[in-house]
Amino acid sequence: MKERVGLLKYMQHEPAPKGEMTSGKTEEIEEGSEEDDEEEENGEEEIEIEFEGLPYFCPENYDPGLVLSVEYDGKNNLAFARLYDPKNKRIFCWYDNTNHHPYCYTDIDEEKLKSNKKLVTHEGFLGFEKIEKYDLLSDKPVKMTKIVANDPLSVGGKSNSIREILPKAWEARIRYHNNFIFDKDLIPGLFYRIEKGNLIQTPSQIPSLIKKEMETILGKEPEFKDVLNEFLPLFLTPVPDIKRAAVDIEVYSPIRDRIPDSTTAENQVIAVSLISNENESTVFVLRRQDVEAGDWPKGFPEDVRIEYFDNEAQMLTKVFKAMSNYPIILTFNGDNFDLRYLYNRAIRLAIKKEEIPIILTNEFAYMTTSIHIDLYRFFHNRSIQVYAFSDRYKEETLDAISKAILNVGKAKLDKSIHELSLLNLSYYCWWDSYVTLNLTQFDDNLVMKLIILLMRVSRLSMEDLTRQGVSSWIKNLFYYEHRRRNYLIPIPADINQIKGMSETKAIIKDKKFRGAIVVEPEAGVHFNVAVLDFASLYPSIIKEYNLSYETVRCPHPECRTNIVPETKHWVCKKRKGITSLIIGFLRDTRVKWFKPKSKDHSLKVEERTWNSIVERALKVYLNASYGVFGNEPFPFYCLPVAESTAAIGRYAIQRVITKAKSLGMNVIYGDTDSVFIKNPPEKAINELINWSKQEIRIDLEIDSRYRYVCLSERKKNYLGVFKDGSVNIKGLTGKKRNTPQFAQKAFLQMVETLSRVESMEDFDKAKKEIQEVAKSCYNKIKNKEFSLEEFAFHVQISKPLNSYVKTTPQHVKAARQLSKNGKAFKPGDKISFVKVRGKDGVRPIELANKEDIDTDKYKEYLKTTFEQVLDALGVSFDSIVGITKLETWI
DNA sequence: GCGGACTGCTTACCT
DNA sequence: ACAGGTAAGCAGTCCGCG
Repeated sequence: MKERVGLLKYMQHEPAPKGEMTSGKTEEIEEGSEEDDEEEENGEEEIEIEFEGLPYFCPENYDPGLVLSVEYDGKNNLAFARLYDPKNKRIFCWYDNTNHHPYCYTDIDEEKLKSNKKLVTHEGFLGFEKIEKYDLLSDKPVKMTKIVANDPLSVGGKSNSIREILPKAWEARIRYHNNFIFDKDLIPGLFYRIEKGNLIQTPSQIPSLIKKEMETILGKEPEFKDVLNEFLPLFLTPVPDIKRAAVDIEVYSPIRDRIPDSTTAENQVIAVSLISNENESTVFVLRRQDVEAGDWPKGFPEDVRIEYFDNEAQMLTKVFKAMSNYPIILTFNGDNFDLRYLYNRAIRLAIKKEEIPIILTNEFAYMTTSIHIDLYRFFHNRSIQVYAFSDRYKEETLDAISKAILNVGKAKLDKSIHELSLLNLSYYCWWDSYVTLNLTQFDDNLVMKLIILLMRVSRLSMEDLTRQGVSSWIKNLFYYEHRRRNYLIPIPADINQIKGMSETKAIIKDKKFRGAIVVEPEAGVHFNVAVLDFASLYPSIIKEYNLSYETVRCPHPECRTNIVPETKHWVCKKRKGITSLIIGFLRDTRVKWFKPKSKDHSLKVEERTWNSIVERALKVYLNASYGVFGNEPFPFYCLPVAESTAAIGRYAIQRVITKAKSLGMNVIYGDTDSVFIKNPPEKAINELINWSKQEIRIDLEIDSRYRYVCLSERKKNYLGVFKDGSVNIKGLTGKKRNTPQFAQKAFLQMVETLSRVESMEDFDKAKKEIQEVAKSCYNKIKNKEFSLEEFAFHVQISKPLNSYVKTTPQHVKAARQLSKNGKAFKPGDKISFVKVRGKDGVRPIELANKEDIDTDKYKEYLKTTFEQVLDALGVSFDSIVGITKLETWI
C-alpha cells in the first residue's frame, strides 16, 4: 500500500463527463445495509445515492440556471449539480472541478495519526490537513486534524469506514452532497451559471430601496446585519415557473380493493398518464383483448392525446422517453408505488436497465433524467399540513387534499379498473395526473415557490427537501451556519454529556420536561372578551433570552447567576447563541417585514402573494424551532434548551396574568401564550402591552375581541362569537372529525343559533331554539331516522392492524371484522363504524344494519356534544330535552 | 361471578 | 422522527361483595 501521509497531494480524477451522454448505468443501491441495525448516534442513516454516469448535458459555458439538486456521482466519484435552464426549459449539469473531497475531523494530531496503520492504509484515505475551528461548547478555538478521503463511503457508511476507525470523529455523519453544498456556498434554489467550466453564482437583482428599508427595519440589532445580507437573495430572488409533468399509472388488477404489489410488479401496466404544465397531455394505453375503446368520456378534455400500444414493453420504453423530457416529474406516492412499479415491471419485461431512467432505494424513487417530487411525501409533512396549509386537509390522500385545496372531487369508479373501456380508463388515469400537477399550480404556483424557498433556507436539494421533515431542514440550516462561521459542528453525545438532563417534571407521564400552563377556565358566558397573546412566543423567547445549545449552561462561571425560572439552568451573558441568532433573525424578518408586507394593499398582488409565501415558509421553521431541541434524533438535541424555553414561557404568561390582575382585570382563561380578559378597560390593555414589552421583552398583542365567549369547565374547549357574528370553536366534540354527522349537524345548528345572540336577554330565545334542535335530534335517534352514514364514527388507524396488542379499540374491532372479508388496511386509513347492541358493540358501516344500532349510546353521545356548550349556559341537557329523572338514559 | 373504581391505551384536539 | 397539555371513550384489571 502506497504511503500517502503528509502534505496532501490529492488524486487526479478522470475528466468529468462532457456533452450528452447516453450510456448511463443505473443500479439498485443497497443502503447502509451493514449498519442499519445500529445507528447509535443521530444523523445520517442513509448513505449517498450513487448516480452513475448519468445521461446529462454538461456544457463548458452556460447561462444562469436554478440549482435544483446537488448529488454524488459514484462512477465518477464527483459531486455534481443539476440546474434548470428557464430559457430552454431543460436540465443542465455541472460536475465538481474544484477537487473537493469527503472528509471528517479528529482531535488527534497528525503525528499520532500517522502511526494509525488502519487509518493510513485505508484504501480511501487521502491525507491530513491541520485545521483550526471554533468550538462553541467550550467557547474556545480548537486545533483539529482534517482527514480527507477519496469517496463518501470511506468516511462513513461501511463497517470499516474511517469514522469507525477513529475513537471520535466530528462531522463524519453529514452526507457528502450536503457537505459539498456548505463548502462551496451553493444555495439550492438560486441561480448559477457555468463559465469556462466553473460554477458561478449569479448576483440577485435586489432593488436597492427594498434592501435599504429592510436594513433599517431589521438592522437595528447589529448582529443581524451579516445574516440579513446572507438571506436577502434567498427571500427576494424570483422563482421561475419550472417545466414539469405529473405521472400516474394504472395496473391491471382483477381483484377489487387490492393494491398491486410494486415489488413483484406481476400485473400489466395498462395505462400511464403524463400531464405537463405546458399543455401537453398524453395517456399511454395498452390495448387488451375484449376491451373496447368506448366513447370519449364526458369531461375528458379533447386535446388529451391517447397513444395506444399492443406491446407493454414498447409502451413503457416510450413512457420513459417521454418522462425524460421533463426537468421535474411529479407523482402522488411515486416513491412507493408508481415509479417503483414502473421500474420493477420494466425489469420483468426485460427492458435494459440503461433504458429505465429510475433509481430505487429502499424508501425512495429517483429519476436519472429529472428531479422526482413525490407530492404525497411533501403534503404528508406535518409542518406543511399544519402551518403552510393551516390544517385545511386532514387526510393525506390525493382525493382529500385536492378536495380541500383545489375544491375538486374525484369521480367514484362504479366498476373495477379492469372493467373500464380504454377511454374511460384513460380518463380515470388522466385525472389523477391532472390533479397532481394542479397541486403545484394553484395560487400562481404556490407549492413550487414554497418548495424553492424552503430549499434556499435549508440549503437542501429539491429531492431531499420534499422528502424530509422540518427537523431535517433546521438541522441542515444550522449545519451550514456553523460551517460558514468556521464553528465545529458538535457531536450530539457531547452536547448531551455537557448539558445534562432536564430538571422539571412533566405533567404527562413519560414526557421529558414540563410544558406550558393552561389556566383553569371560569365556566359561564362572558360578554365583551379581549384575547391578548404573545406574538410567536417560543421563537421570541429563544431570541430575547439567548437560548442555544452552547449558551444554556455555558462554560463561564460568571454567567451562572443568570438563572432560568423554575430551573437551575443558567444562560450565557457573554456570547450570542447561534440558534438564538438564526431563529431570532427569522422571527424578526417574518414579524417585522414579510407578515405586514403580505397584507400591505399598497403593494401589487403578486408582491403581496410572494411576501405571504415567504412569511409562511418562515413560520414553518419558527414553529418547529423549539420542539426540535427536545427531540432526540435532532443532532443539536439539548433538553435544557427546550426546557428553558417552556419555563420562560410559563414565567412570561404567569407574570402577565399577575400584572393584569393588579391592573384590576378579570382573567377568565388562558393557554400557553394567551390570556382571555373580560370587560377590559382600553387603558389597562395598553398598559399591560407596554409593561410586557418593557418587563418581559416579548410583544403582547390583541389577538381578537369576542362579543361573548362560552367557557365550560374544560380546558382547551370553548366557543366564541366575534363582534361580527362569526364563530370560533375550539376542541368541542361537535367539531371533531370523528364525530358522526348527525351530531355534527345538530351541533352546527346550535352554533348558528348562538351566533345570533347579541346580549344576555337573547339567550332565553336561543335556549328555546337549541331545545328544539336537541329534542328533534334525540327523537330521530330514538326512531333511527338517521342513515347508517349519519350514525357512523370515522376513526383513523395509526398503525398496522396486528400491532394493536395492548387493547383493541372499537375502530380496530370494526376493521378486523372487515379484514376477515379480505379487505386490507394500512396506517392512515379511516374506518367508519356504528355502535350496535351485543357482540363487539361495533360494526363497520359496510356490514351494519340499522336495526342493530345502539340508540342509548347515541343518545349519550348527543348529550356530551351539547353539554360542552350548555354547561356554560347553565342549562342541563336532560332538562332541555325534557326527560324526567324516571326516563333516564339507560 | 359481578359491578364499580381505577389505570392505561388510543385518538383527536390546543398552543 | 418538533414539543407538552387536555378531553373523551373504551379496554382491561383489581378488589370487595355476596
